[in-house]
Amino acid sequence: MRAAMDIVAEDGFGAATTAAIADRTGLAEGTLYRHFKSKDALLIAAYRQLKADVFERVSAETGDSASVKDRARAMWLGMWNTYCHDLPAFTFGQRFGESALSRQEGGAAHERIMDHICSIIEDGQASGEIRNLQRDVLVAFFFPPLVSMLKQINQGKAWSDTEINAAIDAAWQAWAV
Amino acid sequence: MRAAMDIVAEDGFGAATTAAIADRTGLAEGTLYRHFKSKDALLIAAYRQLKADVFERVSAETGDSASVKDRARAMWLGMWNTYCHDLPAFTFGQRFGESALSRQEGGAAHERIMDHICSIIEDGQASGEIRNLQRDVLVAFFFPPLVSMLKQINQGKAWSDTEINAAIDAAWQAWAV
DNA sequence: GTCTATACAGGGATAGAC
DNA sequence: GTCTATCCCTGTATAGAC
Repeated sequence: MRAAMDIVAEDGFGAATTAAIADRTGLAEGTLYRHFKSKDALLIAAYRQLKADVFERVSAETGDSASVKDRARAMWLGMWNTYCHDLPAFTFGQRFGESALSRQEGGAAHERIMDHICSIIEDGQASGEIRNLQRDVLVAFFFPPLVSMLKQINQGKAWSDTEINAAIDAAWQAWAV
Repeated sequence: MRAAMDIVAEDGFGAATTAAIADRTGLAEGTLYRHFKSKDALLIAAYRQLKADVFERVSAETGDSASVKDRARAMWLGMWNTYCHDLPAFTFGQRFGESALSRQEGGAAHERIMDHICSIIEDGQASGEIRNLQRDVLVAFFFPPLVSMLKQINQGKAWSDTEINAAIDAAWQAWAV
């Protein structure tokens, strides 16, 4: 799964052939089929594990006790740091999302992360800190900018702490009443 | 090119085989190679034309005379409407961006659109209406949320005018001093 | 410009020995 | 659990006639 993620991140889905994956693991091609029913199954498993790992890390770092604003910030940084430390996994996730396998996967893997941000939004709306807009609109100003900034790291961009904090602040401005 | 875009939008890059493309055009497979050097060339040409078309429409609708805020709004709506009327083209663009061909294309096709938003941002910063952040941070709160909302249309989501206006407003809040 | 036929390579998957 | 060998299919691209 790791090998597949790295190959997809480096050279796209087209490059993730069974030969290439087996090659990178050091195993023979046929051996892959002892562990996964098919190549698609392998890729889907990799995606699901990735999402589960991210959820673990993010939910661990987002304590329930803090203020809504702090929880939002913690979640932003949690995702940021997680993916920064594993950019291939991030890129794999992006590409998987635009692949035909995504439909097959169904989207369940991402849902828990979505629920997490939604619970923060709900609390913020209840306390009157966050605007009473439809959740999907608000979420659109949280993940997508974050993802966009992560993508740019792959293209050589280096973000300063100032810029990261500015982004978190801008996201909050988009949410705030 | 239209056939290729539609196929990619419907079933992903993997489905865009020369056979499938030829089939949809009504032409024979071999005939494609009279018009394009290779399948990759065809897809890249489709992408470039798509971006050029979007740039035409968006820059036409974004008059220079209006206020910065209105120009930003016009650009947002310009992209929104353009892609709403051609969702397959939108989806194709997204998938192309995550494909290996994207690196080959180089990104020049998207650059003009990028310049356009940057000139709006510059003017807003000069007039003191927009925060003095690095442009990439600000852009991350313009296109990505828009794109994210468009993607959801493909999943059956219907946005009301109220929500669209709220999104434009939220984007402006992220930008505003 | 378009078609048919075809060459050629590469990819997914299985069989069966070790 | 792993490897080797192999099958079969599909996908890209070309040749050459019309």
